[in-house]
Amino acid sequence: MDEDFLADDQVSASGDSGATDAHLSSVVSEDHRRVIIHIDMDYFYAQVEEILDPSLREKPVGVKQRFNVVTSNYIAREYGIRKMMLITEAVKLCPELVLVNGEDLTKYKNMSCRINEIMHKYTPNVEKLGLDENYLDVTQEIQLRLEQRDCDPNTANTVEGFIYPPVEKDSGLSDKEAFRKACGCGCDRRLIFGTHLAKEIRDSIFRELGLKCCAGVSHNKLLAKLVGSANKQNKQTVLLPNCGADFLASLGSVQSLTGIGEKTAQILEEIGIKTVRDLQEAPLELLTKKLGQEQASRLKEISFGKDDTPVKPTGKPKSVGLEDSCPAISLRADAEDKFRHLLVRLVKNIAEDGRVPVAIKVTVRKYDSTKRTSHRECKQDKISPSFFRQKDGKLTLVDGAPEKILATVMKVFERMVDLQQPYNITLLGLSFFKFQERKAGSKSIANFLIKKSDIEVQSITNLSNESLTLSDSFSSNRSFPTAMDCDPSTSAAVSDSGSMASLSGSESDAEPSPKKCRRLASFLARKNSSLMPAAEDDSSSPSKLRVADLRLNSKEYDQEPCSSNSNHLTDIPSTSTKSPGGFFRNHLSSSTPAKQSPLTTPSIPSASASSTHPLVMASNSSCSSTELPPNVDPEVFNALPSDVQEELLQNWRLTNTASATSSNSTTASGGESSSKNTLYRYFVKNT
DNA sequence: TAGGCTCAG
DNA sequence: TCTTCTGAGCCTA
Repeated sequence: MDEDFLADDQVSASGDSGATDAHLSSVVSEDHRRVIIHIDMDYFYAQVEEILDPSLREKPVGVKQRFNVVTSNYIAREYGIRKMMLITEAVKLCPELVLVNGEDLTKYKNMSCRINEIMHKYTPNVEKLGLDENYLDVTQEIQLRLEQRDCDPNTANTVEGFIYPPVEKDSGLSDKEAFRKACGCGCDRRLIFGTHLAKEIRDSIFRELGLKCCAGVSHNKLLAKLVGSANKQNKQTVLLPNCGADFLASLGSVQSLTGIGEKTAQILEEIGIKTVRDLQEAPLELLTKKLGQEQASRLKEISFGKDDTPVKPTGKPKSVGLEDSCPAISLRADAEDKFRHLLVRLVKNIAEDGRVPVAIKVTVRKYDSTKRTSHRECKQDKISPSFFRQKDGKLTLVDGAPEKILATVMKVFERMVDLQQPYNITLLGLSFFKFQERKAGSKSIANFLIKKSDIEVQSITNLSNESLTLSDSFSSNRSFPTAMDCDPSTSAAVSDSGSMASLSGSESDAEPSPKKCRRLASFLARKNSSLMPAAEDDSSSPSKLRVADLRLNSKEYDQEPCSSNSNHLTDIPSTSTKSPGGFFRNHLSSSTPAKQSPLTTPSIPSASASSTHPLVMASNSSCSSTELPPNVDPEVFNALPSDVQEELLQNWRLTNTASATSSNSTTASGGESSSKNTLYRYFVKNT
């Protein structure tokens, strides 16, 4: 092993953390700490088509969507076929062009998933960029290899792939020497190892899927992506350290930079900035005047190749949508028909997702024939999670739900399009968003404890351990997507905790906002100080959820001014002709219970169904685990951890006693609220 | 928060 | 007459 290798190893292996951090930072410059690989599939859609039909490999292939060729293989490109070229034009250039329909993205999405799986074998830090590009932060993996010296010292001086700028042959420098010359901070070895790893990943993708791809290796995402394009078609390139600014300047137009699109480029041009070099040399004040401080600084930084944005591992999508362009639609019925088809496809698309959307966005593109311009508009509305059910592990719509959703969609459509006036709609789109996790099993209490985040479901088991924070309990408590949510009468009766997500109501958020956390903190503070002395035992352990807290939270939250939002619990599209939320608000403000909604599913009986206090009905004041309050589903109860069971029983005993001794009790722990506020109702057997 | 705009592949 | 379709993030009211 050469001494140079060892010496480098010691520097690099000092890592990004721990006691040696200070040492490292004095050696490896801050900007050069990370090793980022950007991987880009070559002509992705066309390559997938070639894999599905190998006979296409020797032919010019174009993938079409509507009237355009959206991508093509390299053979077709030799004929001058370009992205987004009109089919008519493309066929003129290449009459033998084989056109494959690429409007259904399923096959590309599937392939993208498989690519992703392979990449995850190398690092969990994979960020998707579209279907065919990925960023990988392999800093840790490289570090590990350096520490383990998991590399042949003889190859450690050799870069895999191309170097930008190329090392001149007659310089007599090895790759490593070239790196060392470009930057003496010690980052050279990491990047070289990065090129080896990039090659491994590319080889693996080709071996397993038959896909060819390009890769770029550098210290940040911006440079990794751009340098990867320096040598296309199944090649890879590493950027010499400290060459970022010059490399970017060599790209020419500012639009070459990721993050600068057409609009920004136009704005820059207005102040005489066309090239990356122009941008580098432009006074910051001038940029600030035109674009504002934030964007000016950002553009300035990226022009020099500085980019500290992290590789963010990609999770499930935040929205799933579909849109179709179409010949001008000017009839409501045509639009409805189109939406109906989109809805069917969209539901199919989220079938495997495992999450339930609680909002839908409707998009239209209006064409103005007088101005010959078109513009897009979108509006959204909420949908009930009870429209969905899990069937054979897939999400489907319950009976009647398509009509309900369609009614909502058309209502939103009519908010955007004045049907009394002539109109031309050239595109319609639907998109589901605000997803909630849903656990399988109709009786799973987890379904009623859905956290607002799309990340996880708050398991009932957490009720008994320290991991459930009060904010968890709070948000869980505010988002039970029960069947009652669809019923104005029962929702009104249980609006403390049975609220469905509402778009205008804060309780509907997929992510709780900091504002809400503060609100929670303030009312919890009040609760602990005045409303629930019984909670004192746990006040030192705010992370622990008590069952009593659940009830009290739900009760007291209603007293918060912001809870007015909870009035927009749901909307009944088929019956409402009022503004969004109006229907339900009206019902809530009325003292007359509304009629049972047809949307209600029978999984959870309404609280009002039991007119008697459930704990009063449980006449046995010393109930054992086998003597549960009436209607409690033993299956659900028994599935709980024993300490939770015990806590529930104690709570029931307490409230039972309280209600027995004071039928008019309105104390926080009293029984008055139990019928609708306690967890009890979530144990009630399905009937 | 809703909705528009911009950017990306 | 029309540059597809999909998704994310930022900005503003």
